[in-house]
Amino acid sequence: MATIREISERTGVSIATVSKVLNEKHGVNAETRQLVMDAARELNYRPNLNARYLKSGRSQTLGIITEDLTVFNAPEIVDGIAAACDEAGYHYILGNLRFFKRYGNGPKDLEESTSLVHGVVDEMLSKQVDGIIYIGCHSHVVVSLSDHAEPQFVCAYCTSLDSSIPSILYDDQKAAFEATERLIRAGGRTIGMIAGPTDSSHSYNRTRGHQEALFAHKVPYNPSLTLVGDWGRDCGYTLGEQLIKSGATAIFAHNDLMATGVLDYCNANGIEVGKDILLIGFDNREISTVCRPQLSTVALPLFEIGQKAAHIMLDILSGKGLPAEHEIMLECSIIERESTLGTRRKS
Amino acid sequence: MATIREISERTGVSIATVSKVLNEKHGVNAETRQLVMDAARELNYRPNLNARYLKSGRSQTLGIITEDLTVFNAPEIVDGIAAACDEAGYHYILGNLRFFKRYGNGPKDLEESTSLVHGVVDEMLSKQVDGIIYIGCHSHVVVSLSDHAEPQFVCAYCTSLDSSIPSILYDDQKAAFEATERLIRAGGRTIGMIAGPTDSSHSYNRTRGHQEALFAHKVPYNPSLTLVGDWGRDCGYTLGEQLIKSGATAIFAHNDLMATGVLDYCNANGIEVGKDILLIGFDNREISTVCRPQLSTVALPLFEIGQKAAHIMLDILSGKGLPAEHEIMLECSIIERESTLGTRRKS
DNA sequence: TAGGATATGTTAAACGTTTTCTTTGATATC
DNA sequence: GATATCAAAGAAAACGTTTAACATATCCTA
Repeated sequence: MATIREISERTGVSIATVSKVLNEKHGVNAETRQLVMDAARELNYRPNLNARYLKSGRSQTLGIITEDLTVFNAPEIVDGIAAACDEAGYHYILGNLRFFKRYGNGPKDLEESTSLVHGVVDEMLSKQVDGIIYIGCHSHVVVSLSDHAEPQFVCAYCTSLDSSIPSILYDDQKAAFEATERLIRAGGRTIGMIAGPTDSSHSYNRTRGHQEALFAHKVPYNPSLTLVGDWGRDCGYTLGEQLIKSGATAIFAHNDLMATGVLDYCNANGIEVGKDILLIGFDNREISTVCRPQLSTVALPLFEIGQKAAHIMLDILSGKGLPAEHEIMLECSIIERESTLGTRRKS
Repeated sequence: MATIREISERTGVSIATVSKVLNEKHGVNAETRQLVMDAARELNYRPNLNARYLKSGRSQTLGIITEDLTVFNAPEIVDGIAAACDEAGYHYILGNLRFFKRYGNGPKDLEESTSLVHGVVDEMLSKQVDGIIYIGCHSHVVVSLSDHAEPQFVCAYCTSLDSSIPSILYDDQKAAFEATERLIRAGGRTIGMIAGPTDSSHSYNRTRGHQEALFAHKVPYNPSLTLVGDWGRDCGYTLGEQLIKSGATAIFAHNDLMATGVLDYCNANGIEVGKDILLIGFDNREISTVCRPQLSTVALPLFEIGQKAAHIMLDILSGKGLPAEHEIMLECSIIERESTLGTRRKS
């Protein structure tokens, strides 16, 4: 592979000058520049980035750590980061922890998963990355990072617990507010909710948003219409049945899977979703477009989270400092499909 | 960040010896080794990989190019490659072309997409990768690679057209054979097929496998029961209707989407899928577990394709040469769900 | 006890860049 | 014509490794 020295020899221009041309620095006249560029093209020159990074100590590279690339939300976030990097002329390298295949649902053994993360972080530091973006939801794994190292960290999709590490999240509460509002506007009067497990911050915030919306629209809040599920489809079926039998005419489920369970119940019992009952899910997974009737839901700004995380990181690296807020919330969008058709009230 | 020199200074051992210890080479006695290792730990030493790669000219790194990371099959393949690399102590870097967001369905402009690929390849070569694995389905983009560069290429999920580039694929024909056989065994007598577009090699091979299975089981082949679709759900609906009205009692669809379309038609018309009609799809996408009744389908060995591609690459790099076959076929597996329950004949 | 082997260490030259400092030569100024 | 100014180009020292080639000490063999 051609080197800068070969260009120098062929053109008779010194190495230093060649370097200047290649880095588009000024202080070299047009003829010399052209001479060098022609030679570079002829020799099919490609800079040796390892040499460059070594010398300059920086790599213009962001590290991206995913807990598991095969989980539904990860690729889109990575894509967002990649897009931002491409645009900014930055590089990125990916480290995939492969949590899911290793541990099933989530890392059980804190020590093991921490050392896994440290391994990847070490490798990235060895490659002189300028910063690392962590994508995941097991924030306890991240905590241990802060004492670990010099580089800048940013969390995407999870909160960092450490206030010096910015995190980019989506706004559960607002999304839940809007989802519930949508049900109300579509004519829902008695509104039930199937929440996720109580220990989830997502459930907590979505529940708050839901309640706020009821309050804002003066819909009476009836605690017995809030049931707690386990994110699974089956519980959607049984809890949906329970809610409907309690008189609910609209249901907000904390994810698409549980919402699909409700759908199953309705389809099996001749209840027409979108008319007899209004239903909205959360996540905008493929299921929601594929079930019948199609499910209205909340779309997560995954790409945008990645993009924003990268932008924040690049800002920090360029010396603009940390963002004002430690947690940055991005807005979700409501995707309206058949399951919330209803009888629209004038907004 | 601590360097090898600092370790050398602190321990009084020469730089060369420190390097030997760190690289686990022999020719250094146990005491010295321990001394160095202790110092390395105390100083929190991390090798500078850029320096190492620069000096040694190799990077123990594989480049992975994806046409689009957000497309359903890519993450799983990448995961397979990553797993194989982890195991072999290799690193990987990812280059995501982002075709989908850039071009919608596929690259229209050959020139532009080619230059996109070249850009990523150049970057990887600049980082001294030992080989590049290309994941995608637009093989025409790959063709132009062979004349481009020195590094080793391997194609995953697509055929390479160039016989010096091994490609790892799954066996469409065999999978289609087995899918059809499954329909026959489940009691299907009049078997229809909804194929993909005629210009797709997938469609071609699946059609051949289908016909072979009919022949092997002495089921008469009726050309009017083979219809050509466009991969979309809607055509599944209309073509499914047509097949059923022509007397088909079992249908093999070339993908899950079209199969779901058939399902829609049946559900809308009181035809019980799995009993009145047998149905099998292809791809094992999330849809197939989520529709009702659940769809039997063909699962692609995506993880295995990635893994195999990496293994082949590592073999080549370690001097074991190219695999005997230019195209390596991995087997799909049939996933049996509700839509092919039928009345099982003795096998 | 000389003459190897063998084990352990060290010296120093690379790898391909970037970058500081210096040199060169031309032009302008007095 | 001597000197200051300035743009352009070059020389050389790094960056942190690896690795050949070499040096030394230890031990064995005859």
